[in-house]
Amino acid sequence: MLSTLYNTIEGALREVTGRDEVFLVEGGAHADLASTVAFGLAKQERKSPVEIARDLAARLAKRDDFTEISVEALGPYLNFHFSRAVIERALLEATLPGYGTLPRKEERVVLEHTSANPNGPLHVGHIRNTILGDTLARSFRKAGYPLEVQYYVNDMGRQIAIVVWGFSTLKDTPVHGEKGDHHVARIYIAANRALEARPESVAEVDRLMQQVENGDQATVALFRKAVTLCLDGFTVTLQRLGARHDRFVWESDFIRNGDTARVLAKVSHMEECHEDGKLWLDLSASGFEKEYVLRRSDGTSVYAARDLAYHTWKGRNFDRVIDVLGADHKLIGAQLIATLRLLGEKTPEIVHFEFVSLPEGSMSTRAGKFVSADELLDEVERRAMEEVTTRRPELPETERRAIARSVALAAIRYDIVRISPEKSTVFDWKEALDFERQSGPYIQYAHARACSILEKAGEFEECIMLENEHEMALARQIIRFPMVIESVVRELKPHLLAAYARELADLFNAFYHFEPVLKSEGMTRRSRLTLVRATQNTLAEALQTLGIDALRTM
RNA sequence: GGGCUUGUGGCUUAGCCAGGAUAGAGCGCCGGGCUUCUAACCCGGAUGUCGAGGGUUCGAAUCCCUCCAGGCCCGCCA
Repeated sequence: MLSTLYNTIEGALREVTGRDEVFLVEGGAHADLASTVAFGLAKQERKSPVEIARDLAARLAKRDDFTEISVEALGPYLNFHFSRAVIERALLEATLPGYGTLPRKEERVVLEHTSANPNGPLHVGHIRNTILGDTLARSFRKAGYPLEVQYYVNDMGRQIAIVVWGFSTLKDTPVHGEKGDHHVARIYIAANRALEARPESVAEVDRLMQQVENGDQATVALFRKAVTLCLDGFTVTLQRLGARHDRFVWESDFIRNGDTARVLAKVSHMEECHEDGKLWLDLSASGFEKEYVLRRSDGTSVYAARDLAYHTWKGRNFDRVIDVLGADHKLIGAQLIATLRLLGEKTPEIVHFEFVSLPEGSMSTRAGKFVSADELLDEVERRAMEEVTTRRPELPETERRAIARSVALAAIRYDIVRISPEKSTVFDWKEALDFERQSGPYIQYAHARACSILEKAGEFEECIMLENEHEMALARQIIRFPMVIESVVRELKPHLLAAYARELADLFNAFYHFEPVLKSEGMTRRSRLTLVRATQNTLAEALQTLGIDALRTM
């Protein structure tokens, strides 16, 4: 609805100015939309931008399609305001379940995220991937796209070979109640230590890798067992994080089904291809000086080759391919894209996120230096439980526990998704345990307050009559929601949604403080209740898209 | 050494791609607000050479160049 108005204004500006680019942007405090096109025209027409803006405003105001839009020139700026009727109509839509869901699209999207190597538990770095990916996934579904979420299981890497070697050669005393992924990490760390002490054993690891690529039954079974043990642990963590994958795609499948061999055969006919024992591509024409090696001289494939097969498959089965990957994959990702382009295959859109480090330095699974997602969840839940118990001692323990779990997840997810991915961060317990402003629980709290009002109000007849600036500001924010969803999937920026939800909570809190709802009367009361319902519904939809529970009480 | 990327009040951060109206927030700090719809809240105040320098432009946090600092990458690992 609002995007229609945007198009109307943009079209009108283009007609009136004869320019393609009319600089139409959000007007902030000044207007609903604003344009700075007068500056550009000033030079061309040799008149002052103020004069031009005044002229344009006068011409635009006369148009038939501007019945619901008012336009004014403020200095050199053109400011557009939507009529109250437009805002009020949009607001009524916002009270309906599913608000913000965009029309169904045909384009099939595949989104890969997390895809951590199964050699130890997910840590606070991996879950940045999970949370960015899952929020994007929820946004795509909200935006009407048929979507499949995939986890790419690196089940034949050197790391896994080391785990398998560790399990078969080291003494393993089981720890009671230990999750599979933590067990695997313990073995992986010990195996690395053992290999450092006995470098001659490295050959045994190499042999395992060759055997698995050749399809040796016993070795394949050992790899599968180790990977499954770790993956089962991941599944539990991912579920706690509220993230769901539709499909786990195993890397080794692309060896077994012949896809890797096929793609290598195709690659070998490329003019960029060189074979001198190893098989590699010269991508210097695409700006990469390093050799892009796809097959070792012993005949085994490398990760890049299997990745090429995986992405070829994705490109042929989906219309849009999106990967969420760590910044360490930037180079290999760019090489992958360059190669797919040369092969004439569809290329993925890659969202890279920068690393999360610890105050004492970067994380390392191999060295055992990491904060696992499980410990983070446990600790934040423990703190949340303390908080809930202080605030709501009267609630039964099971209910407090459930609220604490939701609050903890909200704190963790929001803390991560609010930061744009290109920023490298340092993990900080104090921030992770903060439930105050600019946090997930803060937004949940605004929602719970709205629910509380609505519950006390009982039945009422909806109507909208916006009377003051608090109401208007809140209403304007509510009706932006569908456009925010659209921006998130267009720009692949989930933090836009995080910022939106927080601003909505801010505006609701101000409204809540200054404008009594239940104590007002008549039309004012009904209108404010309608506004509360629209806010509650929009917050609930936004929170759900962020993967955060919209608690009715807390 | 080369490539990519980040640098915004004491701390964390939005805005940068598509230059424009007083650079938005939060934490912390100072002051105020709970017999009133959940104070995980609200209101007011102090704090900014937007890393440094140059350039383009009527106009630069935003575009270009140089430099400085942090992160990541540069393997027949994944």
